[in-house]
Amino acid sequence: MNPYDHIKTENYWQKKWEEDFTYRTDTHSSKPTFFGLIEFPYPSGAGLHVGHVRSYTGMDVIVRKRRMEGFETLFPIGWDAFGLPAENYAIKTGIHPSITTRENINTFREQLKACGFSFDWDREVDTTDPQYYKWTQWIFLKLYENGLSYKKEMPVNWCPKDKCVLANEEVVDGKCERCGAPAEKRNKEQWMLAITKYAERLDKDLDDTTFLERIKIQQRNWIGMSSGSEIDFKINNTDLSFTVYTTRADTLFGCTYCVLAPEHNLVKQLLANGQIKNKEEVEKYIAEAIQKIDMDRSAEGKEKTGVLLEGITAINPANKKEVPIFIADYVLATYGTGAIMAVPAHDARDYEFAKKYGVEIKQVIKEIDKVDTENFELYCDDGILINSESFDGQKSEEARTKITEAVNGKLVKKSKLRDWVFARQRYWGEPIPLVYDKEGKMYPVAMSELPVTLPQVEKYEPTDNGESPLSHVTDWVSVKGKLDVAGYFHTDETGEEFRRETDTMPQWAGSSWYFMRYIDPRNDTSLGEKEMLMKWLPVTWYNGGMEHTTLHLLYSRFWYKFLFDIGLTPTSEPYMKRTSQGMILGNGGVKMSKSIGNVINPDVIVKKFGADTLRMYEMFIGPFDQAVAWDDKSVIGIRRFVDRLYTLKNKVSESENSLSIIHKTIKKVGEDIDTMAFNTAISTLMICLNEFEKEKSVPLNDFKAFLKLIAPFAPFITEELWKELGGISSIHKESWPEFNESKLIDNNVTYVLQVNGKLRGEVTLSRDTSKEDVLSAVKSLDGYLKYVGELVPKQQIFIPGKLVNIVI
RNA sequence: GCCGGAGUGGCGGAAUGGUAGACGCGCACGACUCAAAAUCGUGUAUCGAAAGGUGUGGAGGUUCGAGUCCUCUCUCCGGCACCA
Repeated sequence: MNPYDHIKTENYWQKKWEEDFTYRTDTHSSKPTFFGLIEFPYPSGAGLHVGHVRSYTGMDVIVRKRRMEGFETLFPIGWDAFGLPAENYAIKTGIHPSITTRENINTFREQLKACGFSFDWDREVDTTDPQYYKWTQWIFLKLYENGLSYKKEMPVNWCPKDKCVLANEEVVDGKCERCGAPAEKRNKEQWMLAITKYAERLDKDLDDTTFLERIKIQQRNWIGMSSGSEIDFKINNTDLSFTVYTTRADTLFGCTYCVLAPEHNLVKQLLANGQIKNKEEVEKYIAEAIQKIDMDRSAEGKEKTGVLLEGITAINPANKKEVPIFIADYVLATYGTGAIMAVPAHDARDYEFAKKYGVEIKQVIKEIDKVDTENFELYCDDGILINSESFDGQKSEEARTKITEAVNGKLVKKSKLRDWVFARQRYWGEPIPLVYDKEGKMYPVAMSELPVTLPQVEKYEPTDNGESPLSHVTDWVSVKGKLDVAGYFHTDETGEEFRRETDTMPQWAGSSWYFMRYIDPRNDTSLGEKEMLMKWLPVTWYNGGMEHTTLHLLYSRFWYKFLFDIGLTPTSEPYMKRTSQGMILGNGGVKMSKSIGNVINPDVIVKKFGADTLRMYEMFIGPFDQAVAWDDKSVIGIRRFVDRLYTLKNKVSESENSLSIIHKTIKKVGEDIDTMAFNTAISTLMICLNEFEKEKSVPLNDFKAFLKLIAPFAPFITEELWKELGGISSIHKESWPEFNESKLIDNNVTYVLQVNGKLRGEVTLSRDTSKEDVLSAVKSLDGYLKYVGELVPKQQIFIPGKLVNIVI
């Protein structure tokens, strides 16, 4: 029998905390604030995953410590509940997604409560609740008003067999996930959000955050800011021209040809003009290029292809020489200007292409201090200009600006980011709050009309023409109303007939601002009371998965910056600090998956060992930010710790003589929690317990401090023991223990003797022993006599309190 | 190809340039037990009988002293990928 009954204890305290509102946040408190955030879960049918537990426990430990340190903490939870699985389930079974979602949420809520997270359950938000998505729609309309949302024809993934639009995640290896038919690209008018307008700020403002460095780097790579030049090239004997983007204007004299993306508008124009002699060949190439899906086009190691535009040439603005123009799909229409100046001598891609098509290769940069230019080598770095007329001898870096100016180019910044496709042809999402009149002209729905709620439908399948299932619901799509003077739509039975937008928003919408709603979750007149938003934002610390670094994190930073620009938030960055937990892999280090059957269900662990054990185990399993493998056998080690802790109460005495070990433990555990070094925090706690067990008795105050240190990790057992020791209020509302500096220092220290750096003995001496005395003590050690003997040391290294190294 | 991260016992992993392997798992032996489990105790990098060597992916280097710093290199994991 275990001495400690975790089931009884955990059930009791879970209920008790709920009744007492132990973790409720007072947003009006005058205490300093701490807003700890974790990524709210998608309530999938699979239930809570041990990965959730890892992330949430990490933040819970930090929040609990902050709470004990006197902060008013906001640690909320909610549900990111729109999304494909519920919709696909509805297609299969006809059960409304709201029903499945509600059931799943209930399961998740129970599981999370059983884990003992100190969430304020009164602040739950649910992205599918009309009272929530009312404000998602409101933000959308604000974006619309500010010209940041627009409609554009965009290629979408289309399954020709299922006849429906596929989300990117439904396209696996270029095929429809469900039926396996090859996905095609089709053009469709799509709602877009102009995130690219914020690209530079999204990059630059990372400087003001304390995100983990790897998160910043990954975001920066994704945003892909680069500084370069836009330079115009004239087409010989015409008035036409095109603009190229280059980061290497210093190599302009080495530009021996140009390339336009196959989709480039100028190509269409030239074809229409009849100026291109090999029209058929060019048209064929364009048709093929467009049909290829993204993946083919950018496949690794793929040989470059292209077609020369016969009959026209461009003029290199630097030296006025004629250069050929190609179209080639290695130039992307979506980046830069969709056209490049090719410098085969100094760009690997251009070099490969030029070799294949026999274009001139002209070196214009030489490596600094490298005299021999006889044997040409592809050389891409900065250097000194050659063959560049009056610019010869200049350094690459300076020449970039000077050459750009000389040819009337512009210095510009570009980003790899593309605007955000903000529409799905799906049912289970926030309706986009716009209407169209009979002419197809678009009007925003008035703010006062929000939310535009999802109607009940019969069928969830996307329609044959790729429209959302909402388009079936004619009595919803068709709506009567009037326009106000500002052009906003108001429903009105006596008004004219309008047609609602049937696209819905992507799942990223609700999660782009959810953390703000927690502050004032039931506010019906605004997305949050301004004073409270100003007080509680930005989020102090946000922990989540690395997989959200490039999408969710970027999207929510974008929305937040916009909301800052319209005066709703106090800062332009939503999260002061962002950290990431590593994945939990299955036994043996492979990814947990249903198909392998190695998924660990947290419920099973909670039942068998208790939530305290689960939480501590996940914190102990390895460094928080690294991937770790679950090990069934190791869980028992934590459970033993829990049992031994429970038994330790029998050793408590009234002694006033605080033990040194507790002070060391307080210091180390406190530091480790702050840096998320949870694994070493727990090993420190284990060491402390081992030390306590060696003692005849443990002073009550030491034991109490020990419980407080464990409380963030194991909230149940510590609460139970606290009560058994006579605690009246919750341990989780107690203050964090402090250590006594003087108790950290041991009176005796062990000096190590090294001879030539090798360990040859050790001696324990009083801390205040002088250098001379230490040296003489060391010289009487066997190791000294044996390895040094009568030899005269060349050098004696003395490190106070640590070691003596004798060099002979 | 580019950008990150990581290579340490049988395993997960510890180590401000100063005793490598803390802590935990596992294993071995012992105690308790009729017995087993649980629990408790002791031990546990490796070669060697011992003395003594050798050891943090590999090769060099700096240093009195390197898992830690520097140079080169190999392997694994994650992200991006024709971004001009």
